[in-house]
Amino acid sequence: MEMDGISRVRRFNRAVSTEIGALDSSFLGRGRPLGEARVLCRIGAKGATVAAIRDDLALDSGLLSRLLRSLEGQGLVEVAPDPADRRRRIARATKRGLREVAAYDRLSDTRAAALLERHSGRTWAALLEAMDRIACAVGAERIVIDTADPHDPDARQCLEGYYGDLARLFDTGFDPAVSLDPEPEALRPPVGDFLVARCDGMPVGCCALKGAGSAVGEVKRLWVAPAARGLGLAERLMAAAEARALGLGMTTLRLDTNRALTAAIGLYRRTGWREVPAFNAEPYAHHWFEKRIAPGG
Amino acid sequence: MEMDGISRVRRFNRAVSTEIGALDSSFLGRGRPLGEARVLCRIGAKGATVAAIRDDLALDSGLLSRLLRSLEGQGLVEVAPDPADRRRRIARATKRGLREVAAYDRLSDTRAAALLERHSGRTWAALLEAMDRIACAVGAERIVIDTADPHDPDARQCLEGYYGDLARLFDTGFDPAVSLDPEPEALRPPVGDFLVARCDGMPVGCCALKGAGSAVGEVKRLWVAPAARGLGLAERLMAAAEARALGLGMTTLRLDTNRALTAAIGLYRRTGWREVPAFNAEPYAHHWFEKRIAPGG
DNA sequence: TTCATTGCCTGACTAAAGTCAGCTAATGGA
DNA sequence: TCCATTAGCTGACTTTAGTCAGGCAATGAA
Repeated sequence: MEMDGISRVRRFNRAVSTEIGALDSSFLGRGRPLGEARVLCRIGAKGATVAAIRDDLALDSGLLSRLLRSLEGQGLVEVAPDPADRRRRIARATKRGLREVAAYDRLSDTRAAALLERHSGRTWAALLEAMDRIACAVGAERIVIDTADPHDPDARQCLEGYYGDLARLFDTGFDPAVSLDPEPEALRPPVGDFLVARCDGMPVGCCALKGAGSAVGEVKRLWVAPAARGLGLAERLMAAAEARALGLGMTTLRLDTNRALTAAIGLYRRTGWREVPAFNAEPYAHHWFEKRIAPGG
Repeated sequence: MEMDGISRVRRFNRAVSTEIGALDSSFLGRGRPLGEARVLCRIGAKGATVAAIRDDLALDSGLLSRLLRSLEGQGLVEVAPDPADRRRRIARATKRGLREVAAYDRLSDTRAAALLERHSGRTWAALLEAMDRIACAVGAERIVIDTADPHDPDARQCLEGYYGDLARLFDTGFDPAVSLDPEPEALRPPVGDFLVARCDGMPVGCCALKGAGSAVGEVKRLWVAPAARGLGLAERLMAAAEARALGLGMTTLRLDTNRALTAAIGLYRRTGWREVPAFNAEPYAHHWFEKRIAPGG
């Protein structure tokens, strides 16, 4: 059997649907029908409006209503009108409800751990990487870019990935101590910013904007996680950084880069950046770029 | 959110279950309840005993019975006693049934293609690779090793992977024309054999046994697909090759290998192979090994 | 103030899925 | 030959899921 893309997808489907079924079966096993369990977990600790639950779980209005009544009857959920619009109603888990949600959570964790345990040492990392890649590909349209503090754990995780990549790619290796490392203050509002891209909560890329309170800013630390490459995320991060730079009052952006980062260099050239003479003494840089971003510039 | 293994698995689960749901929804959309469609597809072109269907789909005996009656009523399936044991009954698809199965198949193909289409060029290969890895990890216990002809398409696919790996790994590159390439006849019974490992139908590894009709055989072309590495498949292939060698009347096995293949060399040393002086003039070889396999040897 | 709209609920269904006890026929060993 | 076992079937259920037509109260624009 020659395996083309389609049969490989279908084989994947077949293989995973059993696994997924097992993971989802954590929604059973507490003596509650699937529908109720799903609604309860969707409400979770934060609560949710009835409409939000209906949309997320694709439930009929009447059916959801009944499921909520049943959960109320079990003392797991309380539904109250939204003070902002008293037609709308907000469902919240009670103390007991929260305990149930936590129990479901533990069940899911156990199943996930069991899946991992079946795969000893060596395979783990590769397996998780493959899972990340698929989750990113499937959830590509859900990737969101947000401002974050450069010391935020997600930002740190991205930076670790970034430094790791540089150390691997640069023919000289990479030592952050040797590089021109910007002060964290330069990467925070009001002078600069730090953007993190997340896919379903997992950090998958970053881009820093270094400012000095002037009209010239600098783009630093553009990075995309291996699992999220090929989805056009670098472009999106750069576009977000430019938009943010405008918001911070910058009119010109600069950046420096190493010759090993060919994909990034290609991106810069493609998106309106102009190569310029060195504007700093960054020891790892071989190319310097500039882009005027002010509207009508 | 720091992502540990468990949350990554759960995130993967969440991401894929939607996708899988969409792929599985091909079981709907032909105006037949899910249960019937699943049973019909399980019967497929080959037919199946009632017990096998029951086990595979985890259906209650009574429920399955009713589903079969309904499918019979629609003229899609015929159930007849198994001549070998007339208590047991075998369900087979009728002509119309086969057409229906084919239609479901096309639906699945379409969904799979749609999934791939959403991911343009660059991502495809990486995505499929990730899918293969997960399917292999999940289906590891279903990997089977069979005899195949060295010209069989699956065998060829493995050999392409093998040559590709060698070309990448050897510091000299690799040209099959320069290497001592055994005649296909030497890799076929009654003197030799060619083993292919498959996971749910996908070729994931191979191992050749070159014979000359004497008591000394040679192990060649041990290869495991990247997606199936870390699952202990190389060990299994070597063990299968040894067993097959005994069956072909060999008492001693030899092999040569390149110094770049450190994992393979480690495996040989671990499993009772003894390094010996060069026994051939293979230009790509740096190490030669030998193992006595005759029982009590 | 009127009135269409929105958001959710209830009642009255149907369909699908799942459960369980008891039945019959075939099998194979004592 | 007897009889325990196996394989599957049937009838008589219950539960879960899903649908749809109203209904009522809150809302907000005319």
